Amino acid sequence: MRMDTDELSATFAALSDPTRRAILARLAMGETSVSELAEPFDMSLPAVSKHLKVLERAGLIARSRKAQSRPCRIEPNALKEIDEWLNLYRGFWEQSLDCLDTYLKELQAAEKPRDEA
Amino acid sequence: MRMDTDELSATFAALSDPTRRAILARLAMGETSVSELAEPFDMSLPAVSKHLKVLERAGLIARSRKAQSRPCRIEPNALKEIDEWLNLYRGFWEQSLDCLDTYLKELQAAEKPRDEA
DNA sequence: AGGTTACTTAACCAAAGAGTTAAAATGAGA
DNA sequence: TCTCATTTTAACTCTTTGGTTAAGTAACCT
Repeated sequence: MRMDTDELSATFAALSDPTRRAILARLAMGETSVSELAEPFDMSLPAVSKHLKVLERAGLIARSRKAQSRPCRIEPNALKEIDEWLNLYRGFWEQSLDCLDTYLKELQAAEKPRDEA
Repeated sequence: MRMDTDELSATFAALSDPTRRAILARLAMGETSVSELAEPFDMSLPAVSKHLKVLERAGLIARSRKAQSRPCRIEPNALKEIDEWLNLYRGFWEQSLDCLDTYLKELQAAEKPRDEA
């Protein structure tokens, strides 16, 4: 009875697991193989393989082939979409509007130092 | 056998449901009651109540009391932590460094229009 | 071909998630 | 106090998820 999961939901769901976030963190340092990715974890290789499939279906990683190895790398688009989704809410924790606006204000302030009280 | 869910995992998990993201979107327009939040959805009130509990436990919303009503509002911290987590990966989709840097470059470009080919 | 390395798929299980209806709590008002 | 309005809790179902082990596939090596 569950809705066919949309893209954003799949991405958030993939990121909701600490093992998968750790895998992404490792991949941030560069492309690597499944067994290398699995090495730090206290779980079977098939378990890691499943995590990779989840990350792949969420668009967070991509895999190629190199001999027997299936090297994985980060695919930025999904993360970028999370970031863009967050734009709807930045106003709630950034006292002022956005980073460019803040910069513009700082710029104005810097241009008129005589206006300081 | 599942690990006791850490904060970030709970937040991502909460955001992985479209109903809950829709609730957040509604709350971005202002504090409101449970029944008002439930109104657009084709599901029972207890279902919405559960979603709100998930959002609350993830630190994404907070609730107060006003007569029988339990108005909800967005709690920015959890979203902010997602944004900070994303900082680890921004380099992957921002060709240049960060927004301020980009602005500085545009600024330099604007200051030297004579350099255009 | 046969063996080895590197993964993936299949079959299974326990636990968590998202929904339901029915019943309980909580607060306001007659 | 009795009743209404608002929301939560309880009990139940069904599906999904995250792990397991065992078997299968794929590419390379001799």
